[in-house]
Amino acid sequence: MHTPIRSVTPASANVEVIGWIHELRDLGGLTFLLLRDRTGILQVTVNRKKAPAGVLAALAIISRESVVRVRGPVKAIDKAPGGREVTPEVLELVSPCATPLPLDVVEKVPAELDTRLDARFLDVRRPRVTAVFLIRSMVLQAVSEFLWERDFVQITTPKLVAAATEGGTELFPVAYFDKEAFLNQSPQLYKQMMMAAGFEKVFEIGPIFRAEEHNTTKHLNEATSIDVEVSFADQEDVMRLLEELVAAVYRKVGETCAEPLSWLKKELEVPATPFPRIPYTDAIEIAARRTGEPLKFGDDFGAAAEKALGEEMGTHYFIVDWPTAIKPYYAMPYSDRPEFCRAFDLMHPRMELSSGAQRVHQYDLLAAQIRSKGLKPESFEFYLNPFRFGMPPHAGWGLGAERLVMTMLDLQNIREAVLFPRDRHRLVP
RNA sequence: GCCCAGGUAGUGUAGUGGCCUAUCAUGUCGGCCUGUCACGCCGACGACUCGGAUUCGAAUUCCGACCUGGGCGCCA
Repeated sequence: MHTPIRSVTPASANVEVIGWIHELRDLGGLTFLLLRDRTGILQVTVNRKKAPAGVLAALAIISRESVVRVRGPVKAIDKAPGGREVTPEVLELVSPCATPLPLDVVEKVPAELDTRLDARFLDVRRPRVTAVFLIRSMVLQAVSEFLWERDFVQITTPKLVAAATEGGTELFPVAYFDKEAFLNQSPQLYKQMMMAAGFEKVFEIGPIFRAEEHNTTKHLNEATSIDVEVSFADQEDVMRLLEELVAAVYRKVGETCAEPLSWLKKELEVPATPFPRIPYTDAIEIAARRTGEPLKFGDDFGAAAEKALGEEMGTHYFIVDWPTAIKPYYAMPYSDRPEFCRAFDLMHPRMELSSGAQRVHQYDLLAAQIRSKGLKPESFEFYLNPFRFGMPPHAGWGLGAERLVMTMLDLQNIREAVLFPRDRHRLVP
């Protein structure tokens, strides 16, 4: 059984390690071989005069990024990386690596994102890229744990759906036997239906699809959405849940991902809660003042406005009390001022992370709001019908997993937070 | 979709009409080297996105196509 490289210490006696040849430094009588697995890098030192013939034979044929197996005693050596090195008694080429490499795994020369994505499997071998995905994995684990601890039920909802019902974005049409179908833009309608099913607290982590032809560093055509819906809750309840979740995820990553964070040279700061709440009307004023743009009530925030607000706030913050007119039909208007609704966006200084709301749970009001958006209630009766049979008041949000990781790690392009991003021009690999 | 900037060895780059038989680094291959850690040294290999045009001469100028990056819009 082989030992993860992280666990090889100067106190280890005899170890077997398997990994990729990260670097080879042949000094003549002495060869240093850096072996890498996903947990770290280990120096293997071959002394030409003392090494067994089998080791020398293997050394002659191995090249960078080949997979090799090494067995031998561990020595504490101050001069070696990590203070330890292995002197191999066995060195075996397990799987050879072709040359030339499509990109430089040791990052002596950089590679452009496009080159990296074309050879993603190799790109991800680089510790700084491995780190992003180890952390992403922990983010999703931390989200699940946080929600499970609070009695949430994890659900999975269809990604193939019958109609473009939610509005606001373009959908991908797909052939579904003899019917027209679409890839779902979000689990919104289904998670609301689960409120009628009596689950009270549900969450889903899953893919969402948007057919927008955007070309930016923060949009994807396939993204991962963390969706939550809670019965007997209002928008304030789920905002508290959301800010606590974000802080908990940062805390968990900070506690458990010290090594990947160090590869990224990233010091995580847990954002202070509660996050500031800023009403939409104030946000418009601030953005208008700081950008000089003539923003008015009913406008959405463009890139410049979003940036200006981020600079003003300097931390995570909520924009609350949005105009009903620019939020989806399922957002609950305030009864005493129906031009505003109980919707919020969670913002990071760089971009929007999440949007949510208390939902409309009254059938008649929901049907009316659907009509007022120019949609036909008849065309998605499957969603509306549950509202006639004891739908509890509820609230929820959707949080972009890639954006959460991207802002946490200061990634410049959202594609860095996805193994195989789907964007306007990329469908392969 | 709009605007801007680009496309040169496997990778990342230099180059602005002849001095390009194209720079540098990294890499690969060969040689030397017993403590490297971006090892060092010597030698070799390897590229101008495609199609037209201008010109005595084009990597370099012009037109078109394709591709990429960034910004904006749309969107979350």
